[in-house]
Amino acid sequence: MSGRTYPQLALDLQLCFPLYAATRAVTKRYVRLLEGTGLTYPQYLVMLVLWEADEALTVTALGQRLRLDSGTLTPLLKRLEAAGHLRRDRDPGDERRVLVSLTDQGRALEEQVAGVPQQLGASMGITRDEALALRDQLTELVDHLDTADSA
Amino acid sequence: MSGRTYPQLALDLQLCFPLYAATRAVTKRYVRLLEGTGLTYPQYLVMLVLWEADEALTVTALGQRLRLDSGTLTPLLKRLEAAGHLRRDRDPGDERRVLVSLTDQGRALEEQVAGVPQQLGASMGITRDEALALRDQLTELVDHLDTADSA
DNA sequence: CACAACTATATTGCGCACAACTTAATCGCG
DNA sequence: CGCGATTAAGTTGTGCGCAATATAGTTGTG
Repeated sequence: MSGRTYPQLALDLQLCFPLYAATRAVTKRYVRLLEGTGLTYPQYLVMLVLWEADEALTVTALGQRLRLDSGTLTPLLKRLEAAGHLRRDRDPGDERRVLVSLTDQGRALEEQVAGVPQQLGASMGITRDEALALRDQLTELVDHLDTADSA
Repeated sequence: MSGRTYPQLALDLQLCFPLYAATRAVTKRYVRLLEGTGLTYPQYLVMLVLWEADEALTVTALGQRLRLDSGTLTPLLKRLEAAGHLRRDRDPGDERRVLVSLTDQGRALEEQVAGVPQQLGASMGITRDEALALRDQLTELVDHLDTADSA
């Protein structure tokens, strides 16, 4: 590769590819850990937000938290509703809004996945401190890219 | 949030969400930078591999490099072929294989995107050293998750 | 040479992501 | 109040990712 015209285009030298590959590798782990719950990885993220909020959220509020739009969330929420984990009800006070709230079954699921973060951490091959440092760097990166997006 | 039952499930405390969000945020940047080439982000990655190899590659070889399977690559390669960036020819020596090679147009595209890594780096809001450190940590993570996958 | 095992690619089906657009409800201003 | 502007969610269409399966070609063994 020593003589190539544009060395900056080398796959392994760019940040983009490791990021892309890491996300897919981690997601695959989640799929395995979530087997038995019937949840996909994005569905698990939605459930995390609902468990954390512990109250009904609008589709927009969910979207802001996960940085997803209604085009992604609406069908995903319908699948979670069909699975019995949540309800989708129009807000009587503002019929434009849909309030997403957990069912008892959805709440009960939390206990079932409580071990997932620890299991994932154990299989990642990095120390807890490395994981935390990585998390913080990525959070910072996201924040910067998102604020710069508005400009 | 102080009283919640499973604090380890907090969205921001897990590595998974920042990783997922960062990948999508970076990918969106690429889409903008690749406007005008007609390439999507995964298509850009395929082109990077082909430019780097500078010879015909089989679908399997491409897949090993990008960690993608034929179910993803076959339709993607057909789109790149339809766009005129590459050719897909059966290997005469082994008719099971498909050799993917650049067209002149595909080779010419390299010059057009030569500035992309630098432009992306500039818009990421982190220093070059931070980006390199992040890249290395992610690469290590991927390597570990992949080797552990076989077990 | 026959034929089972293996390999390479393609196909199918599903679930995201996301852009662009539509529909319906609410708001705000004159 | 009337009505255009805004907001919220849903719909449509495209392109991944990936599991599962199908198809076709090759290899190894007797």
